[in-house]
Amino acid sequence: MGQHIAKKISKRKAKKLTRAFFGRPTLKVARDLIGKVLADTRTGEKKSAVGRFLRIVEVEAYIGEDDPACHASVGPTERNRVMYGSAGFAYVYLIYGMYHCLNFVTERKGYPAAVLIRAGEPLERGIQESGGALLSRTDGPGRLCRALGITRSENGLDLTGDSIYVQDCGLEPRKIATGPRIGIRVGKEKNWRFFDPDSKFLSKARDSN
DNA sequence: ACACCGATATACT
DNA sequence: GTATATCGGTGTG
Repeated sequence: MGQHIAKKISKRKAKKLTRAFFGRPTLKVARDLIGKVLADTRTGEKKSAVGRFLRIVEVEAYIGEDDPACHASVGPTERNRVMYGSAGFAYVYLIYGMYHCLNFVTERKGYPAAVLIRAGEPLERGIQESGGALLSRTDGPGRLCRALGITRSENGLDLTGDSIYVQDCGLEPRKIATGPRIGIRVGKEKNWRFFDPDSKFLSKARDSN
């Protein structure tokens, strides 16, 4: 099945998402991202441990200064600067001192919002390094970034370029579910988490809030 | 199964 | 000084 999908991706059926896709209301972008394919074509030091293609299965929306869980709730700072910029760029930050989280900036320039990529399923096998199984897991925002080798040096990267981008490969989910965002203490009443309930690669909702 | 805890850095009060 | 859009491990039932 992985082979079949990989073939599907390599055909010109795959269409790269444009800046116009990201520059829309964040909830629409978040929902539409489920089933899209995150492609990472970097080589060398930045080579992914899980292959170049991940089908996105879980995301969360963070919208504006009025969303208490959004990093922009405190107004513009050095960390959240990219969220205030144009749509279609990567917002990457370090959390808990050891993990990175990958977001796609949405909406118009000046309005801070983004979609957090929480989980994806690998569509081809990557080169497993020693101790590989653990390092190549992609069912969680921190694990996903670790598996792909995404760090703050990717903060501000243009997702419409040729390095890391997103494709529509016709892998629409059978169903899309929603629920509260995970791991936050404020803004829990909003059901801004979107996921493919049929996926086996969803992040583990722990104790949560 | 669930509960708790430490790691480890940065941003913000 | 405190909180954090996390994770891996250990302890208990």
